Amino acid sequence: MTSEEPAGCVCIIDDDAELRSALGSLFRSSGLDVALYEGTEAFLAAGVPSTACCLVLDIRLGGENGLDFQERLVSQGIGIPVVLMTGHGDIPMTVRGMRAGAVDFLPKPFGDEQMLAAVAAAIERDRTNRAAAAGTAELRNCYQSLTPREREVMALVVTGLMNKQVAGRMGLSEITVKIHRGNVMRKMEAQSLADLVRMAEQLGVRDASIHRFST
Amino acid sequence: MTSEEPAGCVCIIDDDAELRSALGSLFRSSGLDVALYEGTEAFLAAGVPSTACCLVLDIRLGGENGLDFQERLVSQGIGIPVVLMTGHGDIPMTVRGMRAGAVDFLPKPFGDEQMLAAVAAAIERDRTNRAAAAGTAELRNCYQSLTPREREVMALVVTGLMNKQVAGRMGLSEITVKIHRGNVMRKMEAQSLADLVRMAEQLGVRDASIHRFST
DNA sequence: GGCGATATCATACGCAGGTTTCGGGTGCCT
DNA sequence: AGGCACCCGAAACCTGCGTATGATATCGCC
Repeated sequence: MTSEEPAGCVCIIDDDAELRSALGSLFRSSGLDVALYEGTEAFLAAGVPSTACCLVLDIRLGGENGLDFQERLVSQGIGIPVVLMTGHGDIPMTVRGMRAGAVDFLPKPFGDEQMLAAVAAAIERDRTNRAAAAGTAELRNCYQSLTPREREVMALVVTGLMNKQVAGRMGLSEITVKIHRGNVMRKMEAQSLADLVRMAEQLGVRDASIHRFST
Repeated sequence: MTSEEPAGCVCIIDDDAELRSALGSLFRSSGLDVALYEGTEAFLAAGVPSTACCLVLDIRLGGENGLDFQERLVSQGIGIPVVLMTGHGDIPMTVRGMRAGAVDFLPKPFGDEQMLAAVAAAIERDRTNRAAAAGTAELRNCYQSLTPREREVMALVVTGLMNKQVAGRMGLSEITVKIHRGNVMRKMEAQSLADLVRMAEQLGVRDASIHRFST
């Protein structure tokens, strides 16, 4: 189990070919996989690796600005941890990058150890993120196996309504609600109502008929 | 209701008396309350205001370093939003401050509008934090009114155990568990089991007899 | 000693939850 | 036309939940 697993993969986007390959060598010599890209498009075309990874991103690129690209990743839900680097950085740029969730911000020239430490932290963060995402992915899978009616019942049940109240709101008989409810418990693999409530919380399942202003 | 409420309070820690009073005037003219401190000790001695507030903190102080102080506040659970400013800042300092949760990091000289915008964002964040804290405070109040036994029962019930299982684990009869459970529901003002589960999640209540390695 | 809070348990009743078995309906895809 | 998935419902049955009534026991405090 411990012999062949890679420590992680580093994606590098930098328009300077020399620095790109130098960083590649550095990471490879630390036992990390490496993927090199000259621009943001090439990275997006290749797709995010399926293993624990991070992105080392230069801010001054040929085409798109690195900070803009980072924010685009965030807004698109691509949660890969980012290590920013730049030769001409200032404090406002640093604030912007860190606000967008960057793991670190390294002004050039930086030491090998600094970069390695930043990347190690970024990959570790990705590992944590992936573990959490894997947990909810299985849940989401179960939830998608529910029929529309079953989802409605689930939403109302986890708000604390009794079967007869759910039946009233949905215009059904209580017995039908019980059947749907039983199906929900089985499909969601919930051992108890408490379980189901926690699952609903994690999935963000709420009664759509209740319109709130908060949250 | 809307006539007398202050927009918020700004605490300023700076060893430069001139800048201190200049900032004070700036904020006051924007309708904000102001508290001025020359050092960190004076601020701690005065205590955090009870209204929505934020802290404007210079990094280069006479005694303690501003970044150290900020991290101390975080580690002590004092969650006041911080706006950092400095005359001789660099990128590593910015990274450190933002990592510690600073709202903004302003290099001197900065414009009035920049500072006002940062403070407005910080106060808004504090308002959100306080609203969330107030919600859990009331819950914690209810929880503290529970007897030790009732808390045990609550912990086991919200994990999804049935009354008879709770009774088995605690070495009680089922009827006793029911009574405790009823008391828990009344004291916690929970309308349903789903409610109670969510409360327990928010309070971090877990079965102490289950030893986990994660989280 | 008495009082109150906490904790324990029994009996009994009514309501809620959950399943099974049966039946019927729709709509869609083959 | 037949099969399938989804949706609705009734009767019967068992289990679980919740509360009321009533009782006992311990502990700490006034």
